[in-house]
Amino acid sequence: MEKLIEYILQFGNLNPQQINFIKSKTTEVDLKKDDYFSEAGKVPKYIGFVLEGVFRCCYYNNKGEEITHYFIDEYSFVSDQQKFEAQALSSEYIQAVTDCKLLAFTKKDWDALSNTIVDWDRIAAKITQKCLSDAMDRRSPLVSEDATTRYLSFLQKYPMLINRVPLSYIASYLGITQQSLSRIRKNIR
Amino acid sequence: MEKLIEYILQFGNLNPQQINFIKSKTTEVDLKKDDYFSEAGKVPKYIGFVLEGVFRCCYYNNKGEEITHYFIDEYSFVSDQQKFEAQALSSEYIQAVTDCKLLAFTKKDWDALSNTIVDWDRIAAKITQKCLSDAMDRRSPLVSEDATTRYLSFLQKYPMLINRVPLSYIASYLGITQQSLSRIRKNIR
DNA sequence: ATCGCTTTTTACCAAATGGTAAATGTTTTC
DNA sequence: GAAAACATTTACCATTTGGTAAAAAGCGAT
Repeated sequence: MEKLIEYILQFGNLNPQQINFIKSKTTEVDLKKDDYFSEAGKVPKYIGFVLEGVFRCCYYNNKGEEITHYFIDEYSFVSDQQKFEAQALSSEYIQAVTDCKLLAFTKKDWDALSNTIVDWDRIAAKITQKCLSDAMDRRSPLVSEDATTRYLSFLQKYPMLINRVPLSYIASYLGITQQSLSRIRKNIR
Repeated sequence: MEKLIEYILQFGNLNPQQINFIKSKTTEVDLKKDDYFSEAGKVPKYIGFVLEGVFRCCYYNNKGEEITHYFIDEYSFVSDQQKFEAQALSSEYIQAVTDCKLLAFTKKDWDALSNTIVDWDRIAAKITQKCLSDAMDRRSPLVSEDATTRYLSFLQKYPMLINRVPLSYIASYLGITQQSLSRIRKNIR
């Protein structure tokens, strides 16, 4: 719980009362490996803060291939924020890659924060901003590098993920086939 | 000027007085083709709203290659927002690809908006959020598609840009060489 | 129109990646 | 512990892309 508060306090000051109010609105959610946190074609129920585990966000491209477009692990928010805010149908899946534990907010509770904490909308926008900006920083370099460079920078940026995530997801994230990734791993040694 | 106001009003309501205040803080900036709006290693002077022209944002990767990582055209904000906000050194270049006209805000004027318009911080955060989210939507699909598909979806998403931007920039944006892009164009016809 | 400069296309070959299929390794289940 | 299911590696060849170099096309200034 303290990790969540710490995360939020990056973006603005809150008094103890406000902090308690936030705490009171959280729902603890546990998910088993492979469970969906949110699904394409459905309205996202929650925005969640990851206490334990790894999620991946993926969608199906026009060739029907499943593309992992980012991973989220401990102490970050996970959600299709735009669709959660608007309570609109999501176009992606967010799936637990390992067993996961989250502190989650329903839309109702999230709105309660907005209505109760004066500065909350700004803070919430900042949170979304950080999530997007992190995602962009990770994703963007993948476009212009060759596969080996992508894999190496993946290793640097997510040293812990390599042992927690199936290689096929990583290959998909890097935009290469699993066979290519396997070959690259062999050549690096 | 009305385009700017229209853009801002997407994110919150403002009274005529507040709108006039915003207008009073704008600086009109004209840039010639190839001029820099902001540079790596320098603190961004402005955040700008593009009235006319096309910008590209680029950086140099570790191989010394110049990578265009996004384009911005009319009626969007352009700036290295994170670095502008923090008045920190930017790590990228923002360059006019054509002659450009902007409505710009200095940090001082931008802060004045924050201090004068109660809801401004939230609105500003929403603007940044939109810029990032648009950039992500454009950039992300590039990772997992082959070069031809990337080019075709570029054409769909930016039909106007193809005639305003040198092909070498587009190739760099798509993560391929100029020769590959040329070959792809030939095969499509 | 011509020259000089930049942009785009072409050609060639080398290298990287994809697709199919099978073999090996690992984990789960009973 | 064996069988089944799943994950990863390997091998093969076809296809795509990169790198180098040169030709063609486009553009601006005189």
